[in-house]
Amino acid sequence: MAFRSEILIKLDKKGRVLLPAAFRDELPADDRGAFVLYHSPNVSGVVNGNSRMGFDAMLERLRAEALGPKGSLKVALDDEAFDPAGYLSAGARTIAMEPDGRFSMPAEFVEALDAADGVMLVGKVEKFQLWNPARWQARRAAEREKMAAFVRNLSAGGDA
Amino acid sequence: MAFRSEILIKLDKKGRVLLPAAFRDELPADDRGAFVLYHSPNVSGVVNGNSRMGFDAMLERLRAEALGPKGSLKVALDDEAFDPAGYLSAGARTIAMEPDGRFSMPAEFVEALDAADGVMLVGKVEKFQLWNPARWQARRAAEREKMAAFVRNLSAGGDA
DNA sequence: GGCTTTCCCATGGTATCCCATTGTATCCCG
DNA sequence: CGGGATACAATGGGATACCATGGGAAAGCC
Repeated sequence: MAFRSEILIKLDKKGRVLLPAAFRDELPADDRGAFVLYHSPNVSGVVNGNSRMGFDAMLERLRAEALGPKGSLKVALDDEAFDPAGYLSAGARTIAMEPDGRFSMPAEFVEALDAADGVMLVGKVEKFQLWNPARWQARRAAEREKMAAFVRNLSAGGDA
Repeated sequence: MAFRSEILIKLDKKGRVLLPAAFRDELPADDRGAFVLYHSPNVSGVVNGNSRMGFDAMLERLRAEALGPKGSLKVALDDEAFDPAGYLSAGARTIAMEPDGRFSMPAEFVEALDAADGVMLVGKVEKFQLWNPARWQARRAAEREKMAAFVRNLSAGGDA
């Protein structure tokens, strides 16, 4: 399971978006009918996506790291303490797909993306992202610079 | 079973509230007609909700972890000792829904929330919360800061 | 008898189902 | 290896079902 490639998909006037076949194929075989969309925790205008399984696994690791082994009872009771898994959950929605792979995008995500008639789907290994196409172009250009610098650094400190 | 998303629901002049379909779908298949509401143990103005199954499971863990293996007998007999599960139960009510998913919200919870004409339902993974919409906005803004800080910390202390 | 609670029906909006179209990739066959 | 035949991916659109909500009427409850 590894999401790859960037694909531009239409957002039709009914608010529907197609999850490309390349991404559908990465969903668990026993749960192909639905997945999860959630707001990025620290970048506005970006929506993340994952299988239900992948999202739930992330929440679990998150709680383990944030609270330790005895955290589960505390989290169930303590409504005052900050719970990062609960925060992500509140910004997440389970999305059911039609048999042909399309889903209707909730208005909150359309607004967050400021998407007019298209959405850029970007594979990020264990999750994927939805971007406003124009914003993604800018981001990708910036990342190309960083990647080049990263590779330069590698060769400097490489397995000398 | 994992409650997600935040949904604003009307509180009509008859005191009725709709449990959204997204939340109804997370209730156990064999117990879709009712659920539990209970006051937050440590944040006033917040009401928690869960399936009967989920609430009971929490009480059980609470007694097991807070009182040890002999806890249940002690709790049954000792009316002097403090019993957190008993405390939560006293502040809880089983709520029956109409077939269309609506229920009439008990006055005690309406007062606790200070809800006028709307209630914010927030998914918190294994339970959900009811908030006064305005108070939830404030809380969410505060949590966004904490989440960003949490993510920053992760990258700093990465799994070295 | 007033008051609240439950049941039922009505409605607007959205999402879902189903069918159709186009283009591309794959396959088969000689 | 060409040339069509076939399958599937991506998109459009009409019809239908369901969600969220309002409100009337019946059924309790002091």
